[in-house]
Amino acid sequence: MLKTAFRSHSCNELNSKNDGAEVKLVGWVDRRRDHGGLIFIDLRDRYGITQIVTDPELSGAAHAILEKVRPEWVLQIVGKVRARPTGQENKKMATGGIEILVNEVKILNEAETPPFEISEENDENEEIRLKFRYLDLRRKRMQKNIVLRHQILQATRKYFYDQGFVEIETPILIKGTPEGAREYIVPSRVHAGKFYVLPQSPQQLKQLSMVAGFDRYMQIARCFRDEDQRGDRQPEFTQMDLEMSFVNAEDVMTVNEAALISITREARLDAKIKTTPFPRFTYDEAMNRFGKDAPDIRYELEIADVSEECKDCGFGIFSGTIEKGGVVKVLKVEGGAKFSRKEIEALEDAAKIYGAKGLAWIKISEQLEGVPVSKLGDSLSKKIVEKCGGKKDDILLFAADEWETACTSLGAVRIAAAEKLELLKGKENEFAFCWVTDFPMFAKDKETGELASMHHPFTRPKNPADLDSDPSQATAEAYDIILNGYEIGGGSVRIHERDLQKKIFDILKVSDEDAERRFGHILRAFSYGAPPHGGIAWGIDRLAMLFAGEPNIREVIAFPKTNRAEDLMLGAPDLIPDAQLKEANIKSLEEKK
RNA sequence: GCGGGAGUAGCUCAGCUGGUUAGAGCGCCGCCCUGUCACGGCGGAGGUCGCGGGUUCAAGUCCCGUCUCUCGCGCCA
Repeated sequence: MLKTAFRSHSCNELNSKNDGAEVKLVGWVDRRRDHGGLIFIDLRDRYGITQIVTDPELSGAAHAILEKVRPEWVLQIVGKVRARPTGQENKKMATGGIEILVNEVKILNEAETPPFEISEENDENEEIRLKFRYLDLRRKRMQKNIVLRHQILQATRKYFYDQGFVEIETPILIKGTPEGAREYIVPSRVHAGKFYVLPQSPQQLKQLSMVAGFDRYMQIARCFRDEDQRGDRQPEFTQMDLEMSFVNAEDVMTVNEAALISITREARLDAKIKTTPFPRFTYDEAMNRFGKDAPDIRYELEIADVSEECKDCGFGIFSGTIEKGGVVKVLKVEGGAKFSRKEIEALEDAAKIYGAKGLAWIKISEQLEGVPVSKLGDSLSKKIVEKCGGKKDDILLFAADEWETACTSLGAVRIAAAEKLELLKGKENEFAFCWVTDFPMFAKDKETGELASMHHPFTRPKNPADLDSDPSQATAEAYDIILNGYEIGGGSVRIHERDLQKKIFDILKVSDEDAERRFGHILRAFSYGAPPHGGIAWGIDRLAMLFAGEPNIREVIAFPKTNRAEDLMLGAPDLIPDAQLKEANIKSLEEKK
């Protein structure tokens, strides 16, 4: 398969069975060891490394050329496979039993000294890796990651194709939908002053594909969001986007769970999937127990609620918070009594990032220690310890605040404590999936107090009657799929009835006119016999990151952007010539002045 | 928009409470070396200490501003 005019074999396939064979190899110089008399070259291609050797007496011309070559030069060599002398085999290499005695060398290209070593990773600054990404990608780690990503894509497509899903390519130049993520915009040349936007997700188009009767759609889709970056967020990213007709939430989850199990096993042969079927938590449960709507359940650490116990306690911080409608939550950390003051402060800092004002604690040693003990009194302290199942050597960490803040800050403490205690050590191949369901339909805007869709405005309420009583309490027929503490996907059953959709718009204070302008296409479509439908989308980048065991998604994206959404290799974004701006009906900076 | 970390040789870093000529490892260049595989030995080149300003007799080191990378918060229907 690999045989071309340039080569007979890859750099990873020759072994002692090929002893004596005449071969032609191509590759990059990975390392060169010049012994004066002998020169060894590690020739590298995508597949592996083969040692090349010259003997000046047997091939003087080739030897003279190899004296000149340097790392990253591209060579073609012709030579004979021979077993290495006894005792000189390299067991760490697939090809370590043999070497190629060179007859002929052709330099296919020379190379400048690269800005960093390819054969060795020194944890370079990201800036230089990104600027020379094509060199960074030559490295083993990156080659492995990119191929792994390819395998995930292939396994995903194959799985869904086999289940009768149709891949439909939806357009990239589409219409904007204000609300939600900020969109990248593209000026129209033909329509002066008008803009396309790039899809944040093919959401509406896949729903329209259901109206079109395709029944089972999937697409590996590129999506764009003009928002600030994170380690797990890039301005453009890849989704496995899926939609099905005539299904309920259970149907969508069933298909996806089976798919994820299958793909996990293909992507990671050593994968241990922690629990099947995947555990399910409601949003409230996930927040209350783990302090996060994307809980990492590879370790136990759980949060308890002691608001009831602390209602009329003598500790003002606790009772006062409860009076104001807040809660008192407590995280028990087994073996945490040994934490030093400094270590507890580090946990407190984690809590403060999420708005906690502080972190009270009770250590369980021979006696109970900590500020709350004296304030709460002996019997109440003991009662709380008992409620959390606290034993000797544990620590209880308290957050008293409004519900969400108390949950999320202890959620952060939970993660920090797990790291401190190295609870994930030895679990590198463990994959803990879970579903989180029953999200609220709406979230209150912190400033205006108005309701906004938590997921998106096409999400179906579990019980439509709730919309008439108290919409803020309505629960969505939505589900997120979580892996090792990351949201790797989310979806919902959609609204397919015009009237119900209108009701949602009313709650969101979207006027008829507005709805028509922004969503007219989809409302119209729904009036022509839209089937009940629902779907999901997975973040392929995050999935690949987790399967690769990488700390951020840039490591599994061939050409990623920086935190400031720049491509340092290409130099994008960039200025464009005024003439081009004019054509796009955009004023240049000069004109604007 | 906000908070944390980082920026010194091509790369990774050290450089203390400000003090003479800014160091190390790797890489690079030259010479030597026939069994290495992170080869080895000897020698050498290489610096706008991110950038701008300030304090000082004196700044890599202190102060102010700014840029870049990164982690996180806000944001991400």
